[in-house]
Amino acid sequence: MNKKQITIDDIAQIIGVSKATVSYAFNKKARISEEMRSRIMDVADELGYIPNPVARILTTKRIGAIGLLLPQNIQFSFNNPFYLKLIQGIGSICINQGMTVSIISPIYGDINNSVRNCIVDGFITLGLEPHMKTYRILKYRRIPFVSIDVKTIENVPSVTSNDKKGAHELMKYVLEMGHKSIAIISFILARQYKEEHESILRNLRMQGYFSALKEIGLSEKSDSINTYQCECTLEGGMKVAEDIFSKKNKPTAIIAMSDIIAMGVMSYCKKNKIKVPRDISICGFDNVPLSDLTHPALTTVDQRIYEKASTAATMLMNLINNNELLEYHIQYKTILEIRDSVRNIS
Amino acid sequence: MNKKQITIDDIAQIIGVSKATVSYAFNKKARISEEMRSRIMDVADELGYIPNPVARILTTKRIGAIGLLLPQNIQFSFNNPFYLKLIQGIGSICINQGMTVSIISPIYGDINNSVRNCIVDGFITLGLEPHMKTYRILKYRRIPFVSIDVKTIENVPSVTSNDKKGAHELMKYVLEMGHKSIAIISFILARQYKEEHESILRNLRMQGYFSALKEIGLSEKSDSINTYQCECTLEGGMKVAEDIFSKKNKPTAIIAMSDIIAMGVMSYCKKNKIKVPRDISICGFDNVPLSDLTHPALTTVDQRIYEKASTAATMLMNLINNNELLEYHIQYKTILEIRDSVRNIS
DNA sequence: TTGTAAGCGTTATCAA
DNA sequence: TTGATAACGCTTACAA
Repeated sequence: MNKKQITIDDIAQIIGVSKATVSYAFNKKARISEEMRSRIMDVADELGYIPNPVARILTTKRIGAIGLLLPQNIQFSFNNPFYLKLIQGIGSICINQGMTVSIISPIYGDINNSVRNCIVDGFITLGLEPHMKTYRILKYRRIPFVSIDVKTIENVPSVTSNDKKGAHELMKYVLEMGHKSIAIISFILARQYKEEHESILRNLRMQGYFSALKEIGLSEKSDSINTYQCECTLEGGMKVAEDIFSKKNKPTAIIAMSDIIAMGVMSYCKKNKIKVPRDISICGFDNVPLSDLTHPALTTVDQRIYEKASTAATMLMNLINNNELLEYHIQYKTILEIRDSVRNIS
Repeated sequence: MNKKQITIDDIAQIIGVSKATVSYAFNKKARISEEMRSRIMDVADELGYIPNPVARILTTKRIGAIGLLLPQNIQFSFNNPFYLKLIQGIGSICINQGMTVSIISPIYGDINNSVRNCIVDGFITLGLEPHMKTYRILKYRRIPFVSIDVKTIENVPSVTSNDKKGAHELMKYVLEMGHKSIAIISFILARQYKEEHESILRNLRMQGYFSALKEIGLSEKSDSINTYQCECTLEGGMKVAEDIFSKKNKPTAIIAMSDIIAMGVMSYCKKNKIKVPRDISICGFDNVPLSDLTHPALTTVDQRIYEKASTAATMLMNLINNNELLEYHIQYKTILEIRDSVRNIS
């Protein structure tokens, strides 16, 4: 590497034309005679010349990449197969739009620098909330972004799920299966943003769980209902499971706010010969890839990850191309995905 | 969007200083008086000024991103939890180096344009082989890259696994468990590169399987040994399973060249009430995340995905920073991961 | 401590 | 069909 870079000037000089001509040879093929074009291309090929993409972007303003803004660092986030589906959804649109995707994550523990410096035409944000500093920086960048999971009052397009209803339906189902003693596991918030804040997503799901409890006269304060928290990873789920099973009053059902946590709990059960759903019922949220391969298959709430992501990507592409958006806020329905991990004990 | 961009000139003009001063305020804090600095920052903050990263890069030459060059498009690749671990490994290094990661995948069905235009300091390539056109373009970009899974004779640093040995050991184990009638499933090659070519990786694993067969006097041509191919996805595995089980002479063991395929086969078995490993033994390759959560837990070959990725990222960072590389070719050992999906029938 | 001005490598505009 | 040349917005010697 670091042989000196070959520039458009080199090519122009060698052939004895202006660099404009070389530039046109690479771009608008029309203007140039076929003979000139092939002469230029031959020389370029021989010298291994590729137009410097940074310089090109400086004038064209078109980059060809969109940024996926993660709420946590890569190492943490990519524990969760959630992101497989999400990125697939984004990718399905990008591939036909000449776009690649960049993963924008905190560096040196700070996301703001990443957002300031990354080279993208637009962002898809995940769980980013308006009061965060990152949000303001995003605005300053004056490039479009679409929010997943957070609908704001402002004019930021968003794609969300009906999390509250999804959580409500799941809890209702668990209650109907006769469970009265329940552990709810919510996830710990992203700390990467160096700000304390409430998570809208978490709150919505909690509200859903609670409203279903209320319907049958229970509440989160009932003795038989206990809430736990853990990191949103497999290991987080395993750890919190240990905690739950060490208590005297064991629940009959565990509701995890995320599949990966539920899978962690199941993994703990497997290791400790706790039979699911015979000894304990477990369910999750998200319907991440492979969540149906657990044994037993995990009952969960499908939140249309792929569709949300591809819709967000489509909206973003429209913004980047200065098209009108037909809708600014799209909400997907959640779907209760009943599989085999909850037992009827009524 | 598309309010006119605020530039360094605007800030300079408003305060009545040169743009150099503004630039220094944002970068080398030393030179500037604290008072001036805060004045500049205040104005910048008020106007929402962020230095244009593209312009900045044009002079600094430092981007802050590395590209992960996928062999297939995103939608296809991200079926495989393999990439979760891989990207985690890369991310673990990037986070401490001020780097984000870009996923470089084919757009409009062509990877070469992506490689030509993406804004990265270096690449990590996956299964990219020297005879591919993409390889040449990569060279032309004159930025460093590190190859995962393909060791070349040339001076491209590489991180590989001992795939041949890993495959050999796995097959040996399966044979020792008494299996003589075996289906081997290999994966179909990436077509995104628009070139037909042999896959070094696939060949190595095949050679490993075959050499173990040979040791007990069998070969790929034996009647009891059948090879299949499918796409390297869960669905691919499900489909090929249907094929395998529709044959008259069913194998007692299925060896998939990739965990995700094996998981697909298991999924098919589950749906069709075929008990693993009672009715059929199954094993995979890779040891991808969640491959131990299947029922029964999948026997496979661990190929140190995370370590390979982080090692490749470390090497790449050294190249980007013009440091000497201590080693140019690193090969990781594979580890036979015996779990519960292969039954002893001897 | 601050200003001047020369790059950086393209593309785009206007002439020719 | 081609050429000059001005952007593009920043960083960084070198001067002051």
